[in-house]
Amino acid sequence: MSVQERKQRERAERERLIVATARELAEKQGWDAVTTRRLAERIEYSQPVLYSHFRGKREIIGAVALDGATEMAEAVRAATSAADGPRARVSALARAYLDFAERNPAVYEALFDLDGGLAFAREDTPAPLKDAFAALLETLGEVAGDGVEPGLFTEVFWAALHGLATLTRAQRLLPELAERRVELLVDRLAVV
Amino acid sequence: MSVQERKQRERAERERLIVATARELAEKQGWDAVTTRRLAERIEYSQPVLYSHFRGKREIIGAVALDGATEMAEAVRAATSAADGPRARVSALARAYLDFAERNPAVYEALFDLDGGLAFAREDTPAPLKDAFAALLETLGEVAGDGVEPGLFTEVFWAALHGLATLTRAQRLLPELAERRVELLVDRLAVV
DNA sequence: TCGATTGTCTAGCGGTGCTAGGATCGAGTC
DNA sequence: GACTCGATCCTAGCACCGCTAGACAATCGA
Repeated sequence: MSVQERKQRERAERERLIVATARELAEKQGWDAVTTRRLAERIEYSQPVLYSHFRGKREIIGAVALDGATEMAEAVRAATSAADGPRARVSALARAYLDFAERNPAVYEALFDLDGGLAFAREDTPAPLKDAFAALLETLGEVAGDGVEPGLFTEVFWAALHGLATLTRAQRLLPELAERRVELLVDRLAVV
Repeated sequence: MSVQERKQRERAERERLIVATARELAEKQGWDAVTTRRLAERIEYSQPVLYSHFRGKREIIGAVALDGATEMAEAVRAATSAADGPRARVSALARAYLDFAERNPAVYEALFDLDGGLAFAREDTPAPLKDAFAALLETLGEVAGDGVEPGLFTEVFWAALHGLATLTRAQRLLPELAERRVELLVDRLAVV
């Protein structure tokens, strides 16, 4: 059985390589540059090998997105746990979220703009996505205000962050106002 | 000169036809279905004719986006002018915005998700885009609150709406909370 | 050692955005 | 009214895309 185990290990390793390479290529040259041919060349295998790991390009994007969701949840939790008081935590959350989106544009794109074939807000939502939302909920739930459901408040706050992230990336907002936008958002939305 | 004028008129008419057909096709079957071949077939001309009007597919998407911006500005102004008082106007604006995004998903996509080669938040921003932002500013400026610049407040409110619009379209939010999300957003952000 | 299974590759299909170059047509001139 | 010539449009084709069938080689179990 040892031989089979080794092969399985190698296969899993190659799958990680595919996802990591796709992500790297996307961050460096944009998702348009991530073609199955180029990806195959980078991992030094032929094109059809990709299809023995994933059903298609969509699924590869989805895999990058799931990795990203896990990382984003970690980043948010790390930032909020280092802050004192609800106000500081919300502020840290907002900055961590926007910072992640800005530092990993291709991953953020995979998560929200591209079709990675992922389910959301449903029963069959993948665990990393649920957990990323949970990470937001943990901090935002405590500043929802009286009579407002934590889930509802989190959706609205998250939508606002998402809007800022995407419009910023698309250069549709004035760069010099970035910091004040975050402050205004936190001040108005959060009840502390 | 009359012949030349007629030709110019016909050419402008054909250009409108291209944009209208692209939009219609995108709304019915999604932007993926809008290929230069299919578009050419629909307007009953050969493919290269498209390139005598636009530099490429990107520019066609951009043209659809500009049309959409004009319509959205109209929709927002119509909704706000029919409402009494600042609170009602902001609420009407939010609903009109989200309604437009939901009713014209392909146009909204062309405006904000796809690359239509348009400039934003800069000097060379096309007039319809500036005007659409101005339409938001007219109503939102009066509820920015003391010491908050209207432009800054409008950017934040707009980002929140944009986030709601895109996350809703991507089915990432709970549908049954839609109405309460808008109410919460307006209540918290606007100073009335 | 041999057959079967697994793994990988080459080659190719139908599609994409885009363009070069030739045919056609019609306006302006003699 | 015939002719020239420029504008207009189309056919054909390029390089690339995602994806897959089928040939081939390596490895496994008997």
